[in-house]
Amino acid sequence: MPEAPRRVTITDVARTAGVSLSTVSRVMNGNATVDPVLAERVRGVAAELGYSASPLARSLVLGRTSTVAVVIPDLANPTFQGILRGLSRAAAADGFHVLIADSAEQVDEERVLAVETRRRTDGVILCAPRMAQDELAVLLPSLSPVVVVNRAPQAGVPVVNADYRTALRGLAEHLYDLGHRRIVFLAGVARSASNAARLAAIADARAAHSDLTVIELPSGVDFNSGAAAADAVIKTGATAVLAFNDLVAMGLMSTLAGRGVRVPEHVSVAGFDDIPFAAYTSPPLTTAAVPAADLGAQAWAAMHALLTGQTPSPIVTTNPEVVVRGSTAAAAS
Amino acid sequence: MPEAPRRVTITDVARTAGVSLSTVSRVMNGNATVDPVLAERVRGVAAELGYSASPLARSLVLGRTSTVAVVIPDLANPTFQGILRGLSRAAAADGFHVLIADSAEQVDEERVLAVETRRRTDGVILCAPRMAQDELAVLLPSLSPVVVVNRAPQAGVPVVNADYRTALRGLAEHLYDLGHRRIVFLAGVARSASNAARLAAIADARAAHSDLTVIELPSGVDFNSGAAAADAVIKTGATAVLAFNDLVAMGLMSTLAGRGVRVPEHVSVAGFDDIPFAAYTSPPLTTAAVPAADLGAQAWAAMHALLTGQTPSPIVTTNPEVVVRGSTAAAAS
DNA sequence: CTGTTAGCGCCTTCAC
DNA sequence: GTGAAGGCGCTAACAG
Repeated sequence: MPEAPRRVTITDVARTAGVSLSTVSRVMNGNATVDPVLAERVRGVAAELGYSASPLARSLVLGRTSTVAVVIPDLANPTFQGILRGLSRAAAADGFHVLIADSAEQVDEERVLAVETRRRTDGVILCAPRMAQDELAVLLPSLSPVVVVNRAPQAGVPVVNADYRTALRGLAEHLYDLGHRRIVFLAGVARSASNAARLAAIADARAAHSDLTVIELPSGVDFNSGAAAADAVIKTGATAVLAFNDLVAMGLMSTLAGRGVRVPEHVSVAGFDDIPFAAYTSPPLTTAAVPAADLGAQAWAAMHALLTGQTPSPIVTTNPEVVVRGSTAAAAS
Repeated sequence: MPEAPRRVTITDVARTAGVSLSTVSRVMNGNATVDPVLAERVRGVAAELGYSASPLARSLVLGRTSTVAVVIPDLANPTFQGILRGLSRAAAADGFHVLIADSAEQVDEERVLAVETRRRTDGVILCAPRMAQDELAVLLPSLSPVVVVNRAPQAGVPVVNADYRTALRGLAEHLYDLGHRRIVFLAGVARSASNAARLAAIADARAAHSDLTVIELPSGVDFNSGAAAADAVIKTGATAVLAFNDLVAMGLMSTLAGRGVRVPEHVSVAGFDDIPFAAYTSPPLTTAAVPAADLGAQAWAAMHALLTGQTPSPIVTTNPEVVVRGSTAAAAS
């Protein structure tokens, strides 16, 4: 290992500038009134020595790290990637750093990660769609300040989410308007919050249209789940499919193509999320656009408010818009 | 703000256990030999009080944070997402945390971010494909320990990269074998390291086949760049295209479709990277598979070696494999 | 084996 | 306006 040249410390600056530590500290923080001449000299020495205060030491004494943690279930999921990106950039704009924790879909790991990363940061933004509500409720207080993403409102904790229920309802309506009366819903993970919202939307659609049949098929949240569901979908004889998300829709379309089933001629397919690639599938995917990066930015805004003693709105909900593309068309008569 | 219940400190544990700070410290770190009975008592009290040492204080005194920084140019780029994911999981497996810094393609920002995040971590993994080599050379020493991703070998700094040159050469060969003699290369960002490697591959191909014409067209690294290049591509009359990466290829194919140009019947298109969606375009994209997550894991391995006083190999190069899918076919005669 | 004493690098009352 | 001293929470010699 190359000899590490010991970091220049505040003591070095003080000594070579011929002043006390306190003075240097004051100058560096623009704090109290310091003699302008002296201040300038100190600044000069600091610059010359390439000094800047140790974030670690500052964090310890100030009790804040200028860092927040983001806990997400899967870095491979485009939606969480978007959230992370929006969050990261917004936080950076406010001079904050982001510690990232990927639970790799291990629900029980989420709790540990959240608690542990919280200790090295000033707060945590939690994306834990699969965690049970009661478990979440006991976890949150120990994480404060904390912001929750894509869950139902929580007592005393800001929530940033998208209205999956209304959006999926919109998608269902879109299919209904196209004449589809027999639709498959490819469900995601049973216990997840966003799946519950979607099921509510399905219920809404059924209630609104007595001539509409919606068949729920268990699936998942990724390509493979969609691909695996293809045969079951075909067997239902449905003319349209509401996939849990774009990934599932893409997997489904892929296998459908292999089976000689054409989209949208034989069956219409709608995704959800409008991930960056949804516009580039063939046919381009009809979906509901969840502004993931915006969600991330909003989550940061809430956290920033919490961190600066302000009161963020307890819940920020964005409304995903239905984006009609080529994968949905009028039902064959 | 709810009253924050002051964190329980080592002093609390020591007091209620009736021992000294050092003893508690020793027990918590499994350090020296402590009387088993005493140790058990301390552990009991610690558990009861929910104590765990402050990472901040430990970091300050130990001089290490168990955290590394990852600097990447764009969190929206699937390749960097893959690298980050692989890195993050590998680091987590070794008990390390990851601080993430997205320079949002601002090359001058990269230097600042790297230096700043380095100060709060034990080392940085740098993905800076666009940074000038001389600038990189002066930056790296101040970052040590540091690992560089996807750049040419650096003096004294471990590099983890993919062999773009050989892989692109393989793609070119694939097209040549299919009978293509007039090929367009859609170049990326001029000053980028990976673009230079690709140009070398193009030169190799030309040298190997005197009857091969490769036309370089300036493009970019994303969808839009590919889409924007479509007309220029058509104008060349080439029968095949080597896109800078999958994103460019997808953008190109999208616009080509709009122009009534069919892939691969009229023109073959090859991408690069094999991002998760490459297999799901229509037609599925022929490309070279860069194992991004593996690169990330390798980068972590190198960093981990550095951090534990070992000597990582100065350069780890992986060889992207050519993946032939539906977007390339025999040249029309 | 255990307690006491120094710091890690910095900020902040408190006196001058 | 400036310096001296205490402490953030913890670990690592150093004595006993």
